[in-house]
Amino acid sequence: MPLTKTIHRPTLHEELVERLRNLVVEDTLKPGEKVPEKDLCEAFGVSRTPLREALKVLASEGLVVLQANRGARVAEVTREELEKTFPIIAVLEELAGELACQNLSDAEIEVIETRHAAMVKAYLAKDRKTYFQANQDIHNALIEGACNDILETHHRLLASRVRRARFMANLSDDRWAQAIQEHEQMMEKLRVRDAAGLGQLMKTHMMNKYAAHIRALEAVSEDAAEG
Amino acid sequence: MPLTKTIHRPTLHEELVERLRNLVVEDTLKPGEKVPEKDLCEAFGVSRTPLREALKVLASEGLVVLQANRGARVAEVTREELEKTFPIIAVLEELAGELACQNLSDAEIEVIETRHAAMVKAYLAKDRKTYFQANQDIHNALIEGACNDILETHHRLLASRVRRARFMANLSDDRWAQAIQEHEQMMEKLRVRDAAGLGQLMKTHMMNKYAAHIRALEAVSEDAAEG
DNA sequence: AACCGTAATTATGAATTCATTATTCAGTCA
DNA sequence: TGACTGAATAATGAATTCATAATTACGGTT
Repeated sequence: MPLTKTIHRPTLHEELVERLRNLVVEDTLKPGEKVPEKDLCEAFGVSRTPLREALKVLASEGLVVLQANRGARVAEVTREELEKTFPIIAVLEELAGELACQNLSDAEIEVIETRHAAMVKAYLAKDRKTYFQANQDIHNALIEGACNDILETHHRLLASRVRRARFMANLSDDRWAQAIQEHEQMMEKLRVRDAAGLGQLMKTHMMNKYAAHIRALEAVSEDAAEG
Repeated sequence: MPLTKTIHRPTLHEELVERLRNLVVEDTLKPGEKVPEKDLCEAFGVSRTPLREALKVLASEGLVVLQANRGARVAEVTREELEKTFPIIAVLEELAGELACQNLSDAEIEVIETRHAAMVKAYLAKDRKTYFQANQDIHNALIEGACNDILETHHRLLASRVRRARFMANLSDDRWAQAIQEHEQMMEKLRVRDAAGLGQLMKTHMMNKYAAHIRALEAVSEDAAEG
């Protein structure tokens, strides 16, 4: 058994992929915005070569769009894209739920149980920030619990594209209550390690989240039409 | 409706991503092999810059592995990776089947029907090459029929990593017969547009393919142990 | 003033160059 | 003989340079 993890010295382009990805996902670089190589090079203190390498990777992940001779733009998050992405995330979560049921240790389930309690508490206190964090932690734990790094990678790629729509912000009270209830059911399945059951719930949980988002979007566009 | 598709002038690095990907998937560049920048640059007649950009993209797709200051190697196809990848492909195909049932036109189903007939004919004639091609065409048609380019992209990424194991070569007679039967059932579901049914079948079809592959692998390793 | 065409400027794609890190290999010593 | 050292070589990571395409700015025309 190795005493030390093999040290990993990140290259510039790796570092830049990470940083730029964050800028896009955190919405610092807004959808549709141009990604000016020159400015970013100055900001990061690197030359264009590694930055451009990073942009190519981000483009292959779908976070930016490259146009020949016209540089890079931050990819837009279209409704069409959400429509296409959510069902995929849903089936990946379904699979993750099934695998997590099989792979998680009792101790790990206990940890999730704790987080779940924290999330419910945050819900009752209407503390959105804490709720979101706990929610995220639980989902991450389940995905990681699947012990499938490839699944994790693809889930992350899709989730990061969707997260940019940041609809978490307009979570209705109804949907919030429903989400909590769904999480309760998920925990029940997890406790008895009902793999298929948990998978099914996670899938519908994701699709319900999607449906709620669409409703919110439509409410917004109606408001716009009225106003 | 646009009369012309927006013309797409490929940049060098895009072209190279494509070419290199083919070299890896087609097994011209063997797993574990070093990817010598210099030689490839000469072979393609380009400088290192676009080639290196392409390698970064391929690395993010998981086809090559980059080691800082030590260049790129073609990623190995481990059994563990197959174990992790097949279930993901399976659920993606399940989803694709469901969507395809909803989206394919009658005419498009008719085309698949024709290909299916060609595939059966090739099976009866034990013509593996034609069979593989027809099989591939059918699966592609169903994936494309889902009308979900993101699903398509992720499916392609995963499939290209798996295809390198090229287990199609050691298709047993039993498995071949079973596969044909499964395809028959899939066509039945498709004809009546039973979305859930087709999805389910495509999922199990993929997992059966995986199981057969594992059996083949184990037979090989047993032979090795005996010999 | 609005429109068009052309020149100047800028930004981009790709090649080249430079610095640093691995690798190879000859030579030394146990 | 064989393991170790260190110089020579080769390969890589990143900066720079160069050529070209896109954008902007300007001037003339109506």
